Amino acid sequence: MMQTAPIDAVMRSLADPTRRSVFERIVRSREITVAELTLGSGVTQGAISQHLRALKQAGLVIDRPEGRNVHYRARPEGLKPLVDWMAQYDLFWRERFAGLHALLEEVEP
Amino acid sequence: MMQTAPIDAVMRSLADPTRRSVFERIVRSREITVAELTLGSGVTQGAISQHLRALKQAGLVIDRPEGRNVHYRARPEGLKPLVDWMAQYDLFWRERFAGLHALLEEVEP
DNA sequence: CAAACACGTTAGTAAATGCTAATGCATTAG
DNA sequence: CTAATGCATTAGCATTTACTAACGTGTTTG
Repeated sequence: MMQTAPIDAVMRSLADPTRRSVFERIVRSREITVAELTLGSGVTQGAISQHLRALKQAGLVIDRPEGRNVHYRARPEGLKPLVDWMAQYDLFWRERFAGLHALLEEVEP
Repeated sequence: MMQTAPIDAVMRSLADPTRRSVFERIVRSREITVAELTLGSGVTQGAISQHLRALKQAGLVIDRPEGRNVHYRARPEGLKPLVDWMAQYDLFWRERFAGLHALLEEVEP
């Protein structure tokens, strides 16, 4: 059943729509509290805390406790496993179709 | 619970280690049959077929029936939702840390 | 001090997921 | 034709998952 690699935690974390939405909101806000994240979401605060734990464990976010609030912010290096994974297959496709490579090029023409 | 977007199917498909391994083997082989995929995996042929259905539905692979065999090959455009998703956040991070952008640059110095 | 607040944690539940074993359906081999 | 092969599909099962409701802990307010 394969061992648990970093790419595993990242993929699994971002696979759930609700959790991915939480991550996206954290990225867009420079910093955001749990209460603020709960407001926009359709779920309870407890659920948000659980998603945050998963994201934190995957290395995608970090928290900064301040008084009785906890501010979360994104951790860009957290996406490195995903970038590396895609880059690995970029190699294969570049040789064959220049497919993914072309897609990556679109990011910055 | 958010509507089902293309990024959803892609992320969900690649989240499972076994299924991601199947996808990786399809990419590395230009074409590969279900029987060949079954051999390397630790699961039954039925399980492989189920994973292939998920990958196909996500647009990540296509099949080419030939006699009583079915050859699978990767579909590079299938990863576009993932590339787009990352590019979207590349924008934010480039402004703030130049983090993900730097990572993407590593792909082709 | 007590009450309110922000957040994490837990038990319990319904639903989704990945798997096996078995079956069915074409296609090829003998 | 009959047997065997390659693959998809299905039912059933065990596990995981995302959620709510409730509670616990630490911090601020009055």
